[in-house]
Amino acid sequence: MKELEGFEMQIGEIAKLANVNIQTIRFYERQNLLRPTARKRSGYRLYDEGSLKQIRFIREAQALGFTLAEIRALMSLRYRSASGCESVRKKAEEKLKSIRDKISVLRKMETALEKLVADCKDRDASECCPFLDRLKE
Amino acid sequence: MKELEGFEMQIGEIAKLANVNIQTIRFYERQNLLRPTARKRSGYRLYDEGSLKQIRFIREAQALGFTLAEIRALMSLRYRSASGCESVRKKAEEKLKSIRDKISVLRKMETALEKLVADCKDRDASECCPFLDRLKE
DNA sequence: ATTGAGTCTATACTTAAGTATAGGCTTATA
DNA sequence: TATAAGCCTATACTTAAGTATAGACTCAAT
Repeated sequence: MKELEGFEMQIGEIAKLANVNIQTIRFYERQNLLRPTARKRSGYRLYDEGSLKQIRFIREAQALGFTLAEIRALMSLRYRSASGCESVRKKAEEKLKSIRDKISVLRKMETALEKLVADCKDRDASECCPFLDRLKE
Repeated sequence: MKELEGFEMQIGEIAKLANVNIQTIRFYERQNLLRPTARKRSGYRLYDEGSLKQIRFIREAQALGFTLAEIRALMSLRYRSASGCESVRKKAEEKLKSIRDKISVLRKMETALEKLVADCKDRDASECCPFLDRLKE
């Protein structure tokens, strides 16, 4: 832990590590999703390990269908809000519900695809797979 | 079942049932995601129950972060491909993997949020919740 | 001191996924 | 039969989320 303490990098490096475009990072900043931990006197942005985690979190959440606005809300839960614990908890519970809904839909898809794959394996290359309608029932 | 057999509706009705814009349905058609089951001689599009399921499937998949291109690929798995069972199975297994990945990320988020909510409940409105960093570890 | 890579801001362009509008048929109903 | 509501195509506009470019500053290495 000590070794990472105070570790700083500039935008080009973090962009490479997170595998996103430099412009994207600046874009996230304009969207209030990610602030550099500091700036040099020259104006150069500086980031740390935590920034990297944040970027990765943003990308993963996006891949799960959350919009940047939703992600902003999700991330803001990390901070004790002025309005107190109750409001944070309520928001968290909302998010929890939407996450659980997503999981449940994905599980249905998973089941349907598993069935498809299994059936494909059974009937050795005959008239294969007229379904996947189980996706929505 | 018999009652629904041959049931047809036109674009306005299905749009209402699926709760999407009429334009969106025509857009999906241009994107080869959804063909009307038939057309009247006048050119009016006709849809059935299956179309409705398809639209709902598209919207759910989108909410889970799949692009229309991915959804097109997913849906095409329903049909026996010329290239045979093997290729369908391979594609299905790829999709299965991406679905499982999504589920696993969502589960991490779920756990983190559960912890947040639980902690909020414990410490009765004190200095609440300086984390959720468990989201990415 | 200079030069090249990295960064800055500001602005403009792009792509995916819709959404709206215009001008013209179709169809049920008064 | 006319009139409004629904549909058609084609085209243009919008929004979210980037991505690129221009012109200027910074920094490390020669």
